[in-house]
Formats: sequence, structure tokens, C-alpha cells
Amino acid sequence: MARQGPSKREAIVEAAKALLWERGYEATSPRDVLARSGAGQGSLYHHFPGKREVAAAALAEMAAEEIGAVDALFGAPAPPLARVRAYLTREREALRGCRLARLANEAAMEEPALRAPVAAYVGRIQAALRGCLEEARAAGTLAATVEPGSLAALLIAAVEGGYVLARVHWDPGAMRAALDGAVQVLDAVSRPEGAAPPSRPPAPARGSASGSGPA
Amino acid sequence: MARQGPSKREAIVEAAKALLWERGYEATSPRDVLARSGAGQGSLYHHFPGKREVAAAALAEMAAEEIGAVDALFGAPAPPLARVRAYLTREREALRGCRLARLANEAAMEEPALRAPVAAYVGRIQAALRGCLEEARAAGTLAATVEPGSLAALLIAAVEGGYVLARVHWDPGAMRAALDGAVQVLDAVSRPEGAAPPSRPPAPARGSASGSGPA
DNA sequence: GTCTATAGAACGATAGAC
DNA sequence: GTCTATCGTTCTATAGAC
Repeated sequence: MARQGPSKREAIVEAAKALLWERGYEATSPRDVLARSGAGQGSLYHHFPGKREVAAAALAEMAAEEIGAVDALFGAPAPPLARVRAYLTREREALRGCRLARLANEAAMEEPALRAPVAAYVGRIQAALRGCLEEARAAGTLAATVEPGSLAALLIAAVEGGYVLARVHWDPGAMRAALDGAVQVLDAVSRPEGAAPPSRPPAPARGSASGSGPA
Repeated sequence: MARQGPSKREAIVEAAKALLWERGYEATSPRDVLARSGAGQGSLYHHFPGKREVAAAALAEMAAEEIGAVDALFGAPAPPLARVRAYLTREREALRGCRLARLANEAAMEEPALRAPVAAYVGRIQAALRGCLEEARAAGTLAATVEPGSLAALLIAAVEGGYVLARVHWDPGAMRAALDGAVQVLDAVSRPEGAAPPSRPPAPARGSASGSGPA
């Protein structure tokens, strides 16, 4: 059940992966998939019950690929905040949108089988970011003002929102600006890495949230 | 050419507004619009060349409405950073997605007539945020570590990305977490408003970033 | 396992009566 | 200006030969 040449099934899933990124779920028809894959009608419905299951298989593969890439990035031997910066400044094709989260606003997201791989992907990134930020906090390189979990949520939102801005303005620079802001803000709440670990608390300065806002 | 009772044209545009938010552009058919509006086929094609122009009219109205709302919010008589916080913590129906930017990943965004209202909406918000942040900077309540323009881009991206996260995790809390991070970060780079304007540099306390970051 | 042929419904748009 | 009727195409899916 494994050793086989490149079957039509694989060709169909590959085509679906490309088309889901290019056009999304609703705008991709089984005919499009077949045309690009070179397979006939019957092959698709032999291997899959229907369009939804093809998309689910394609999304699962895409999520696995992208999760592998981000795991490699976050597994790099660098200080935690450097890994966060590396993720934020990673090269991206802003106008193409996020390969997985571009489906966020389609009705397909109400189907668990389609939403799950997308959620797993962004969830994994957010968890990795949070891990780095907690590590930095423990090392004393992240200010105590900001909760690592909240900052991680902000950063993944900045990336996904950056894609949205780029598409809406049809300008990759719109995404760059947002991620620029993210890096600046990250720098503003951090201290140089590689410095001596803080045996004493972060100094009297630096308002914990209780002292800064009107709240 | 104005004084008329509620025409079918208006009913069609109203229906399109609702459906574009609910389902997006591709997934909304002229028949759906007609069914919801109570109009017949001919009415739509009498008033508009086709589906695209109906959507353009609907998006223009939606953008005007939403821009009016955000202008009211940002025009409120409050300190600049309070206005920014008010925008960030505004009530939102996270799972419905952004009324306009939900279309970001549709092929329709490649058509200027459809992209323009969406871009105008997010552009207006970003400009308002930037204005507030520049004002705060001038008043000395915003740290010099962060450029107002970059921070504004980050914040609008956080909101739009927050919608994406909520949809992808099917959990409004995902958006709340991102915006929580945004507020925390904003507090971290700001000093209390209402305090005396800074005739001297930000004081050693209350991190203006000079005391806190590597910058 | 792969193919061609085709079904039944919905798509965006048009025709033409009133 | 509004309506019903219908066009030709594409949609997702099935049938059935090879």
C-alpha cells in the first residue's frame, strides 16, 4: 500500500494544492483540478468521495510542509528573540496571501476537516512564538510589561493581517510596514540578547500595564 | 433625479451588502441577491451591467458607512492614545470577519472597482491611527522607539489578522488575544496621558524606550 | 485504476412582455 | 422600471467502458 509510481491520486492532490493557494476553495472546481493534473473525471471520484475530501488531503499536505518549514526556523540555534525576528522578517509573497489562512473567510472553514489543517498551522506558529517569548522572559531579555501569550497572538495576527493589507492595497509594502512595526515593537519591549542574565528584577522603570493606561 | 420611494435598485444593493458580508463575492450569485431583495431578474440588469457593478455599489455603501463610524470614533474628544485604545477594544463580531476586508483573498480584489472601497476603508483607519500616534508622540505620551507609521500599520494588521485567527480557530477569543497583545504593547510604549506635557525628557522611569530597549 | 460521456442543478446574463 | 421565461455555460457528481 505504499510503493507505487506517481499515481493520478498524487497528481490530483498536487494540482489541488496549487489551485487552493491560487484561487481558494470555492473558486476551484474539480474540473480545474483534473485539467491541471492531467487526470480524467473518474480518477478523482475513484480516489475521493468528492471535492471536499480532495481539498482536505491537499490542505493536510500543505500544512505538513509549512509546519516543517516553521519548525526548522524556530528550531534554529539562536537566541529566542532572534528566532522571533527571523520569523517576522522571513521572505513572503505578500500578494499571494498565506498559503493556508487565505481560506479563512470561505464557507469551507465551517467544515472541521478543512479548518483543522489551517488551524493547526497557525496554532503551531503561535505556540512557537509563545515558547520563544517565554524563554526570553525567563532569560530576562523580554520586558515584564507584556504577557508572552498575548504578544505571540499579536505577532501571528500581524503576519496574517499583513497578508490581508497587501492584498487589499495590492502592495507588498503594506505587509512590510506592518511587520516593520512588529519588529520595532518587539525591540521596544526587549533588551539586547547575549547580555548577562538579570539576577535582579527589570528595574523600577518600565510600567507594568497597571501603571500605564487609563484602566 | 433623486426624490423616489424605495426602489428595487436600493433593495438589490441592500441585499448585496448583506450577502457580500455573509458569503463573499464569488459565493454570492445574482439569483441570491434577487431572492433576498424580492426583485426580479430584469431589475438587476436594468440598473446594473452585471454582478460586478452590483458588488461595487454595495461595497461603496459599506465603506461609506464604516468610514463614518470610524471617523466618529476617532473624532471623539479624548486623548490620542485613548482613541487608539477605543478603536482596538471596539466590539466586533469576530467570526463574521471584517465587513470589507473579508474579500481580501478573492480574485475580485484584482478588479480596481471592487478593491478601491476596501482599500479606502482600511487606509482610512490606518491614517487615523497614525494621526493619533503622531499626536501622542508630539505630546510626549508615545515613546520615541517606535515610528507612528509603523505602529499604525501593525495595529490595523492586528485587527485584520485577528479576524483571520478567529475564523481559522472558530473562536472569537483568538481575536481578543491578539488585540489584548496590541493594547499591552501600546501601553508598553506609552506613558500615561493627561500628565503634564514633557518639557524635559521622559524621565528615567516609565520606559520610554530609551531605558528599556537596545535602541 | 483510469478513462469518456453525461446527468441534473446552478451559474451569469439576455429577451421581451407589461 | 419591473416582471417571467429562457439562453448557453459551468458546476459537482455519477455511469459505465476499458
